[in-house]
Amino acid sequence: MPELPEVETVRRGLEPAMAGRIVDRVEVRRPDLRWPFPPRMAERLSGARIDHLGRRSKYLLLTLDRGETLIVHLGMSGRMLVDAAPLAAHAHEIAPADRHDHVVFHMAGGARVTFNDPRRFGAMDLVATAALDAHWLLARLGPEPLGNAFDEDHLVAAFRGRRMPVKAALLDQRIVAGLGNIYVCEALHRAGISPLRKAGRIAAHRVRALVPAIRATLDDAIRAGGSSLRDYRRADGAMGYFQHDFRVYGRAGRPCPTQGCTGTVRRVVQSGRSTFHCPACQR
DNA sequence: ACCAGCTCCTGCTTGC
DNA sequence: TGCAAGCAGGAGCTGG
Repeated sequence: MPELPEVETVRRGLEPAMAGRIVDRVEVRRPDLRWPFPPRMAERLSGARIDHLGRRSKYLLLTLDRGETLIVHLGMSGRMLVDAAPLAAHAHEIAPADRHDHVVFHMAGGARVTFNDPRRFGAMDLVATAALDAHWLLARLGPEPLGNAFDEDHLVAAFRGRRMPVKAALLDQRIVAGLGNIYVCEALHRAGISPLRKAGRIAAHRVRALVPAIRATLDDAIRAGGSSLRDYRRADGAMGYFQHDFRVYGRAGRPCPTQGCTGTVRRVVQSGRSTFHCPACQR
């Protein structure tokens, strides 16, 4: 579900409630998500101050004052929802826990942040901040697509000799980190490149054009607060609205939005996942 | 080394 | 209306 723009939107939404603030208490309501929670997670978080709320790829990074960092991944259906501090007189009106509310952060001052994840593909781990970059979930990630390390030369080099479809190459988090099914489809359409084409067989100048296409797609999506299809919500519970700006994703059978193109958007399946593209203007 | 397919889990939509 | 199949934004693992 959440790709880079959604995770970045959640991160920004969590900042007022969490950044620089103390975690009073953490409720852990089940033993695991995708993997078991780290040992004594609740105790290790309780009383800590969150010095910084960061993001790497699709991972939220909560840096604590105790030398540890909490890594949070939302998987396909994860949410981090903020409840403002309830008034004491109305404390009984706090919404009852949903059965998929797996972890609840009770912040000093009364705000609550709830991690909810029906499909439980999400994950949390708590690790020494000094060793964060070496963590197995983060160590092999490629460059951030909105950062300086991601540029035209990097992508050309990463694609060289690759026989996999460019769609699969862009989903490979080692090549570029943070893209998922939606934004790969959208960026390839913006760049006029067929998702079916082998990554190593695209002319260099066209690979280079993919870099600004990816950046613009992600920038626009972040500006719109991400894409809400079914599960994703911002930290305040509101929906993103970039789904209204999709050019191809989920739009099979509709006219291609490219200026002057008379093609029709098609859905095909690549390595078991839906790909949306215009066969007329994506070559 | 590379790459396609399977898998984890729940819930919503679609078709008979 | 009921029920089963199909599908979903991620990504690690297996095996060819």
